[in-house]
Amino acid sequence: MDRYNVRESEARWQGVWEEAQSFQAEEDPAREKYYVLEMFPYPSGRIHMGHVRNYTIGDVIARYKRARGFNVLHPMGWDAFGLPAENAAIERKVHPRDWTLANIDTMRSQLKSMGLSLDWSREIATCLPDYYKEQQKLFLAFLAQGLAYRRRSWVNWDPVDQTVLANEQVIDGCGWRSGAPVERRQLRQWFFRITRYADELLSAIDGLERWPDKVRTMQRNWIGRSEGAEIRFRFDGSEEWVEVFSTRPDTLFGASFVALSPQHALTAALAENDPDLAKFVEDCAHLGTSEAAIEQAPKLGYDTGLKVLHPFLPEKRLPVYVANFVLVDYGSGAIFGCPAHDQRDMEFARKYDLPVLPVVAPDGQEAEERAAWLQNLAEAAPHAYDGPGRIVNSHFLDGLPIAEAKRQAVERLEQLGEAKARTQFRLRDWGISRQRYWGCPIPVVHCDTCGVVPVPEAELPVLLPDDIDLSAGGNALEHHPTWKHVTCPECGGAAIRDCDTMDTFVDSSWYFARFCSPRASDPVEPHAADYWLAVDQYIGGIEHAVLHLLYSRFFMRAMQDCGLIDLKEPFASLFTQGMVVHETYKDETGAWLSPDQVERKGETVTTLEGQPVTVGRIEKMSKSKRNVVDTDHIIQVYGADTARWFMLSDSPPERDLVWTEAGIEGAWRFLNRVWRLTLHPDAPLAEAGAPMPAGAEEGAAGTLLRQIHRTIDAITHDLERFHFNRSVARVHELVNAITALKEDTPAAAWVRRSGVETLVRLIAPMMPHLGEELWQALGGKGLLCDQPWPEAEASYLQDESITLAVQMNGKLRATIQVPSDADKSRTEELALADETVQRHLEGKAPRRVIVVPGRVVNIVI
RNA sequence: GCCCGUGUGGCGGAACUGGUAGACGCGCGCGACUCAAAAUCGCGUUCCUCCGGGAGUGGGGGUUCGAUUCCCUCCACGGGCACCA
Repeated sequence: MDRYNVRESEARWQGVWEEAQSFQAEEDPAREKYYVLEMFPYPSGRIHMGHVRNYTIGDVIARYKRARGFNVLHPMGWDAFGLPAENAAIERKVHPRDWTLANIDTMRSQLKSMGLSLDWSREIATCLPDYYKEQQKLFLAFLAQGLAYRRRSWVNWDPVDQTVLANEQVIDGCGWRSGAPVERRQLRQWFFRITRYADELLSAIDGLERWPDKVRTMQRNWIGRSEGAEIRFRFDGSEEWVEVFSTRPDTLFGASFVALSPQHALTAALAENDPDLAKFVEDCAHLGTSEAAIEQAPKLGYDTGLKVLHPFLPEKRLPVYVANFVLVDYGSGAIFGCPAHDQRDMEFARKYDLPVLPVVAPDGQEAEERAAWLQNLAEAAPHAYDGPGRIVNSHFLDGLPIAEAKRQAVERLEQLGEAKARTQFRLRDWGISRQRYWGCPIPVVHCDTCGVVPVPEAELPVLLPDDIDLSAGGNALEHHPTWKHVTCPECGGAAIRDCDTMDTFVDSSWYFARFCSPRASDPVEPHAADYWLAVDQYIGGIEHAVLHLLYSRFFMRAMQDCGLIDLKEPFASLFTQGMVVHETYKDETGAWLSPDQVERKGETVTTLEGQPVTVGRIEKMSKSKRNVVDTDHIIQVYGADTARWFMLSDSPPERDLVWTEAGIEGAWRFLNRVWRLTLHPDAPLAEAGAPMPAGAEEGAAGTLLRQIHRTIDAITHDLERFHFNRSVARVHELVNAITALKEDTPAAAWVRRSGVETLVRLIAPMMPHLGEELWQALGGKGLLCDQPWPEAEASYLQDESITLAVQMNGKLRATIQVPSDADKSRTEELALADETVQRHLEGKAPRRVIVVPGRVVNIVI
């Protein structure tokens, strides 16, 4: 018997789709649109299994929605700027652009071999001037709106690589590439004013109903809104003061010190005349910023000798420290310390022997008990109390619950002119300057006379120079002999280009909008954006839960305020898929082995030479653990449809998927089974288009006919909810049922044909090549990818009789057949008539009978 | 420490708003076909059982006629955040 020739068939249908331009999207206001997008890849070199999973999921949705009649936009592009290209350039002595474009070529052909229903005519790459030119326009628009600005700020500085690092690039306090301890430095940097939208970005999360709760929670935490007050502490004998932010103004009477950040402006001023303080600040700058470093770092302080007045207690003086645990860029960079009710302040106070003054006590204590509790907290307890309770030792606040005390304390301070209520966010403005070559140039020049001058739009794009020496380290654009020297667009004098490039997260913050009009001579064309946006379904990894997804939400708002787009939320629905993971293997020496170096026979795993192998944990596929399965190899051997089918089977898409050889083999066997069932069935199929013969609705044929329609109904339901693994199970069931009907009657042949035709249409989004192959063989008209989704006929969705469970005291005792339209009393009658039920009743009457029609009967005895 | 998930056979997982737990697949076992193997097909496969049944969805408790599903509590694993005042 001949077999399905996967490679020949898949290549052929990919050619047919391309020839017919089947997936090119056209704006058509008469049709309802559907924009499906998977997070575009970084062109690292080759497609990996994570991509295969991501794009398979997206393609199922795209093809399904197409069949449902939507005008689908499903584009693809490349997130093509970034550090790896520079690293590769240094290691291999190639140009970052050449390396990147070669990778794109490789990966494009890999994606094409997957048979994805992509509109390749809209392909974009962020590293090409026609993309970054538009991004430079966006930057200038933001600049004009005050959404981009430059300021000195504290940054993570890698002293070896001589560049700023993003927080994500700092691992355990060290640069991720150089391994050198990161320093805190002040640099002049470009920022995007994301904090302008902090409140709006936070409150709009409530409206993102089709986003995973997890992502919504993470964004809420990241934005981190807290309400409190900015309070003035005046210096003793001076007109000066220091501003302090607190969310606990109710504990003001428990204050025993004020602490400034080592990077606070006042600290710097004091340090000028105090070498010891300067030394202390210097030491703090070298402390790690990693999680571990922070956890272990002791609280350190430096007593400035200065005193401030307590805002409520004129006679009280508080010492002013500089403390290493006070962050410069949160609140006002200074705090008041209330050791009794804040753990950090407690540690600090115990160390420097400062008073601990309890001002909150939990409810429900006896007087004596409370006195002892307060004394212990003041004198001995190592832990601060931050639980609920009532205010004590606090004059006019005494006896109030915390929330009320906060309100009254702020109110009183406001009357005194010593504070104002304030909402503080954790979210910071987005620093986008990178001292890197392979990124989008920032289109401004710096002129001694005119200051920062935007490059006129007519002169865009500011192109990256081709001739670049990356080997020197540091900022290559800075070191380029001529590139940065320009004349000022305003005064014509000598000026210097900004030599930083933009964070690559800028590139990915608006690419989905660019896909709507990828060749337009403006960033976006309003009619195209209005029609296609928002993205109806966005699909990608959870790792972008905050950064990329938050930046994109910011970008749409910023672009809207610049009059460039009419949209706030870019992604109406978000799906975050799990990773592809694989077993790990080690040989006797402890060296990692790749999957193709081991052989599995049942439970025993050996090397190909029969040497013992230790099977390790199942982990994310990574080069270092060598547990990577090559996508090209899989597609070569089994075909894209097999890989796609396996990706959709078993694991729900939001969970991790364990790649196994047995799993892909199983998918391969199933693919062939479907092919055989259609082209070489054991029992005959009716002719195409034959009318339904008598008897097709009765007996075994009728049962299959009803199952066919129930399957359509179930799979439709499942695909709408991303339950691909259940769809796969339903397809298996349908195939099993069609195979099982072996009767050689016209009725059976007709229903079998109906079953096979339906099967082919149902698998079309998941195994599109096999689908086309079988559709053609069955004599289907046109291309399967253009066929409408099958409709279940309501009249076939129900059997005449159903199997009902009969419980006695909640335990299953019997199942009975009842007509599907049986009412309660008829059902009860049938249940009580059952033999097993009668035996258990032992002649007695039931105490109660609960009948849930269509579900269950429970007899209580 | 705070927040959020997850926990079901040997394995991946299914079970709609509380209603037959284990669909479907993998693996395994037995059988058919074959000189043989592969491929394919059929049957079986939660555990215990005196074959009547009994137990069972991480542990314990609760609500209910009925709980994988709801509530409380504990345990384990995973993820996010974390000197954010």
